[in-house]
Amino acid sequence: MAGFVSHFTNRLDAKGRVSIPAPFRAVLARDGFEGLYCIKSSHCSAVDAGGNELLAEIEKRSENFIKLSPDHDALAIALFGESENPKIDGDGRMTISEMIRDHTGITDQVTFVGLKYKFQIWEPEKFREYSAEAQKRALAMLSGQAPAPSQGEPV
Amino acid sequence: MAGFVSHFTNRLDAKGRVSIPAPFRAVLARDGFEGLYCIKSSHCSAVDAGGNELLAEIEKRSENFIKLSPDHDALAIALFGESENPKIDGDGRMTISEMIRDHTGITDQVTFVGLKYKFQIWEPEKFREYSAEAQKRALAMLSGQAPAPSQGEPV
DNA sequence: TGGGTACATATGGGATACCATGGGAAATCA
DNA sequence: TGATTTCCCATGGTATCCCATATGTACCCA
Repeated sequence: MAGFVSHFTNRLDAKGRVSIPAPFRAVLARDGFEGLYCIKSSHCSAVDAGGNELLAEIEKRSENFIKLSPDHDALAIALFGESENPKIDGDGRMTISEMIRDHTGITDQVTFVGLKYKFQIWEPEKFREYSAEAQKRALAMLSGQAPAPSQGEPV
Repeated sequence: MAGFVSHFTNRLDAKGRVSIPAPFRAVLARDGFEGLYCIKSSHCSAVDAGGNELLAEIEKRSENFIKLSPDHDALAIALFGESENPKIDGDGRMTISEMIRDHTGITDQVTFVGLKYKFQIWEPEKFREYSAEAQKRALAMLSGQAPAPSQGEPV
């Protein structure tokens, strides 16, 4: 019901593992997905993660294209070929893969950010910067002024 | 449940064998297909591979043509005559055939790419190039802009 | 209200299982 | 019978499982 909310920062151990925040684990458990579904965010240096709800959202995008067509293949490679399915161990931890490390710049700490139907995996400092920027944009939008695009697409 | 997701690169041994990634093997086992179904991709230098789910998708496409018609025969030759059924040995390996080598340019390494209902077999460097391109096309397609065909026609 | 106990979570580390890979030997084919 | 394929086993590295500990928090009882 609640979805992923709030954010948490945890330490990466020597084996490259990190605890997924307990509240997020609870959401995942209710969602019923085996493990975790992870895909690079196309517009910021974070990785989107979630379960069936996120997967359904992603699958919806490719439904309009005919399978075996060049368009569908390209889309499927971008969506599924470039994503990962990390397992979650008995203690609620996941391992941060090469792909995630490369795309996020994570070294020894990980910030988990809830976005309701999914959550994001960030390098803590990069998240702080992005978050500050997002605040400004949100304020500008709410005050009715013209948005300040600055970077990519909206979240 | 998950289908073929993510991508993996494995080494080809002296006998021309390569390990099929364990997660893909698990999907194939669930699918129940004996061995592997392989067919050249019509629009890129990769080979499509999978089990019953892929086969069903291909058959669906040929249903649009009347059996015994020249069109159907031509299609049947293209789809089934040009395909192969490599076995999977006890250790989860397949041998890369002459056909696959020719069509993909594979020499000593193989990249397996999950596309949900099937996976593709690529020469690693070619995959990197194609994937970067696919990423751009996907963004264009999903943002509702005109797609960038760049290459060929649909199957 | 204060003290203490039980539980949950994050984290560390040893042991084990899995997996990709290499290579020998038997079997198959032409 | 020579070449190729299939089966089987060995090995090293990695990921997974399992248990231990610390820190905190909620709860309970006097």
